[in-house]
Amino acid sequence: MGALDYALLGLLARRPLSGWEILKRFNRSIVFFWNAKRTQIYAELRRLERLGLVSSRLVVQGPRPNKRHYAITAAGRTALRAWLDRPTPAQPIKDEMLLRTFFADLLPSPRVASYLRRHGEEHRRVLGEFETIRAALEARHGPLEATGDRALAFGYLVLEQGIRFERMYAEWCRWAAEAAERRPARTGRAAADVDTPDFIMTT
Amino acid sequence: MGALDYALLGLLARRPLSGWEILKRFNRSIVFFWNAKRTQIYAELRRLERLGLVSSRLVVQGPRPNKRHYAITAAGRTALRAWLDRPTPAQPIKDEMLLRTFFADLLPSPRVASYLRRHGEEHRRVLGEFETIRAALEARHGPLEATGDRALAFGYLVLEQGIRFERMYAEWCRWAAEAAERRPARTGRAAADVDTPDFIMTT
DNA sequence: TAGCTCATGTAAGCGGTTACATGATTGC
DNA sequence: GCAATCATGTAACCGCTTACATGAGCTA
Repeated sequence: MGALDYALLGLLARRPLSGWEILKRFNRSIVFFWNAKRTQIYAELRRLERLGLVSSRLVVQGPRPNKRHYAITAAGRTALRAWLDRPTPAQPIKDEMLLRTFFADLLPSPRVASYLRRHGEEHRRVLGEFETIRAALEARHGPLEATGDRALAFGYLVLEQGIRFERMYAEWCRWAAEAAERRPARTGRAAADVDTPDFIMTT
Repeated sequence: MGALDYALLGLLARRPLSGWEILKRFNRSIVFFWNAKRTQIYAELRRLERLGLVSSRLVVQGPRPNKRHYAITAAGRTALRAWLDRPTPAQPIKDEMLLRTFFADLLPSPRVASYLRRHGEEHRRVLGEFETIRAALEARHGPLEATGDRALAFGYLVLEQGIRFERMYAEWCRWAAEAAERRPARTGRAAADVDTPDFIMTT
């Protein structure tokens, strides 16, 4: 059972939904912190039904395409609670930007600085979007720190993490680009003479 | 060609290495920002050889196990440079902690606060490790901002990102735990009455 | 004698992406 | 007329993890 399964159970714990509705809701919040594609979501729903964690019934609706209505079962609720109550295992990081930067000595410094800046702009753009969303939520529901809606309150915590993450990343990009610019374009040393930096201190 | 392939090419661009040596170096720096397992690394090395991006020769060494020495080819260098020069695609986020927090309204608030605190401690622990590494690097190589070693300079940029990330995450955990604590243990409303928060503003 | 280092592999399977496929209704 | 919405699926493939397999030499 991957995390996506619990995301789907979580949505269905709030109310029964069709696959299509799940997809829509997923893409309006969860996808920002847990990415998944349509085909996988449909496949997982069927798997969850095989496992008895959700039930479904087919809704025939005349001319429009049939849809499948899903609801969480008692077993599904139990599984979801158990997952929520388990400690989250530390997640290994995969960040392609950092990988590139790590090997950036193979590229001239101005190039590195420029892609760091471009990447930083992208993070600032997303940051702006998140801040717009927060403002819109506050306009609609009042101060988020004091909302009585528990689901919204936790949604706000998650949104705030996104904001902090994007801000941190954008600031790092700017700082790193400046550092790359201050550096001579290329030393005389060949790349082959340079050793891979070692982050583990054996002493 | 996934990002791991370029990580391996990057290591081999510095100097020829055996699979085992690659593994050691990988786990001393790259693994902190690009996770991969031993078996995958060995498999990718063989694949890179099939693609002509690296070459290998078997080194028989008497009683000890044979090893395979890898070196990057001209084609490999070209591929690596091309990758470094391409813009990094925005990477979709997958953060299980945020997923749990998003659905935390299904759990009593004190439980949520306590797991946020535990998670925060973990991030503070990693933060401490990273800061120790930075201190040790400075002790060994002098001020990192001014080092003449280009590879080390970029390694430092990446390490600094790790430090900022962990600090940001730890601070968010503390803030979120406090927010969860300020909240009543449970409203009378059933979970089914609560709607999923929506981060997309259609207006 | 137990566990670590060196040193490499195979094979099953899962999680996830991409491309292909269908087709009516609604709004610009 | 064209795109978007509604609504679901199949199939090939890839990236990655896990378990299994081997075996010598060294050190606490």
